[in-house]
Amino acid sequence: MSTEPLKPHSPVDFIRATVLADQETQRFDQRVHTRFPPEPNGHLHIGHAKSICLNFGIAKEFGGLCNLRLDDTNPTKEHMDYVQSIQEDVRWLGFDWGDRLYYASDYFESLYAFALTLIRKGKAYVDNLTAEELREYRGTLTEVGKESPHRNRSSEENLDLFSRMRAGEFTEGAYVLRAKIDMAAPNINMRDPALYRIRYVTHYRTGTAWCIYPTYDFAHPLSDALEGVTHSLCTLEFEDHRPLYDWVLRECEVSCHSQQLEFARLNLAHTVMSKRKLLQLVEEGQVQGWDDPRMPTIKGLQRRGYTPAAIRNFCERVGVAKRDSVIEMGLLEHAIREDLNHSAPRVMAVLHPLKVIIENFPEGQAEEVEAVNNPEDASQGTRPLMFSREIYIEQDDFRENPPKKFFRLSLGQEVRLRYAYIIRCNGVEKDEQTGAITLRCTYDPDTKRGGPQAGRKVKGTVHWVSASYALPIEIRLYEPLLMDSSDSSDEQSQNAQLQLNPRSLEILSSCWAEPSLRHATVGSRFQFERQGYFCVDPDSDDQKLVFNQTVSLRDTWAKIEKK
RNA sequence: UGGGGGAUCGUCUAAUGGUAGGACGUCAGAUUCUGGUUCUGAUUGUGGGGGUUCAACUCCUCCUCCCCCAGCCA
Repeated sequence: MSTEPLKPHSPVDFIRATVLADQETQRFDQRVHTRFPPEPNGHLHIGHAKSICLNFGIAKEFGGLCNLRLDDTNPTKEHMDYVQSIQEDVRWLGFDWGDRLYYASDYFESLYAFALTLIRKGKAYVDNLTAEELREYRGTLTEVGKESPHRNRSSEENLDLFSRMRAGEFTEGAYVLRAKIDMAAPNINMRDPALYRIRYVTHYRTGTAWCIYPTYDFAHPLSDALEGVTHSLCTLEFEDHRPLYDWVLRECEVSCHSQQLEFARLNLAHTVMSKRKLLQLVEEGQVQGWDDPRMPTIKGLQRRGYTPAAIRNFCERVGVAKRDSVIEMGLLEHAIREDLNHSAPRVMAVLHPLKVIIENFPEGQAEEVEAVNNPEDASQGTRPLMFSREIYIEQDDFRENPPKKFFRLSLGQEVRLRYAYIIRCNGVEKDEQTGAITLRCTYDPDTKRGGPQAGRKVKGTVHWVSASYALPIEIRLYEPLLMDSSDSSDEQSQNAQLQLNPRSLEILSSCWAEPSLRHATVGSRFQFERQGYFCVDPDSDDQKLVFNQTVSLRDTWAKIEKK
């Protein structure tokens, strides 16, 4: 990736506008330094992608830097596996943090020193109220809190107690270090918030070196300061933490005071975004795992066939603002179609096979026809395809009783086989037992590409595969995970059971593809002509290739037929 | 009804006192050996009431609705 700054395109969002203004006023000596700070307690999802694109994007556009920081201050749910996964995903999305991979846990010693400073200044104290008492003392949204009886301990006593907290002399929850701010503050975050708590939990990096851990509110601003971050971008729910963020930096007297800016998190219709609900889907077995192609995780999108460029493009189109919003799936789908339309090689595959016998084509013979690999990109060339007496077409491409405007095959009608001949349907054979049908057709030998009647027009063109050369494949079709439109985080829907879409996965195990696909590698993407974009799934083996439908092609016929 | 945010086409998002624009979607047409792509056109919006102003999405005021906060989570 080039380090050349790309100037932000105008019009610019409110965050970029702020960065621009700060640069003009020399607020941070013209420096621009951001960070992407996930907690390693889960896999990244498309919502994180928005933040990643924002943070890394701004750094790049303004000639600044963006750090990757693992915000690992709560050892209970964090794992090295997630750290690994996060790095893979950020890199996969196309971003580079250089040598600036940081961990909040690397700052534990510094953070402890800052806490001592606060205690000495009389700005923090050790409290031994129980969690329940603490809640009572905090007051409510409409009632002020009251001061803890331990609020005015001497610095000496606090220092002693705090060092003993660190030394492991107390049980979990017995003591906590609190900021001394204002128990009557209308902003509850300012009512003497906890800065350190005792946790006898092995931290995935620091092991048992610590039994006290800083809270987000204490660690985050200082981590930003320690890294020289100028613009600390986070989501809206941290808006009323900003006064505390600023308080910590002010009272700790650090030289670098980053500007926190809050933007609306990404919500996608018909899916969930919270780690809790995502985890629930995995644990309940509603999906195969974190990388299930239906999941909005980066791993899931990757397996589904999404490209980094499409996701970046999507994030750019979504924009950055403060208003709560729910983005339609259509925008994501547009982004991937746009990308794959230019890059993905075309190939023919039949999802729901219908056997067609070309009666005037000699038995046991085959003929080569030439197919274009990508009409959008001539450099992708052509490939040979085998045409034979027995072929498969899509069941949807034949109707015994065709509706009006049906341009496909029906009794007595003609259709073009893509890259091959025009055929006419002369008869339909029904199997008595199975009810399966076979079409009896004849082809017009003059209508091949380059043939004398090549230009003959028929209403429809249909994709096909040769029955004798076809490759059996499995195809997995996907629909949105949820019936309802969005991941709402209000109390009601948080407790409500997710309304899962029972048809989110459909497996088609008897599909046929042209043989050129035989050696397709896992992860490679294709357009199955007239169907959609598909990607080879890791479940594939030597026996059978498995394809995930990334997204269907736009289907105007489906819309017409609905009417 | 404490505090903090927010409300602009169906969905996102611009316009900081001066023509409400773009994208996605939708609808129509053209092109097309993909009912794909591409192209052309159309479509629809400032939450409500007052006020200031030559001029208001924008400023003032009242109202309505939505989101966030009472973890020793982030």
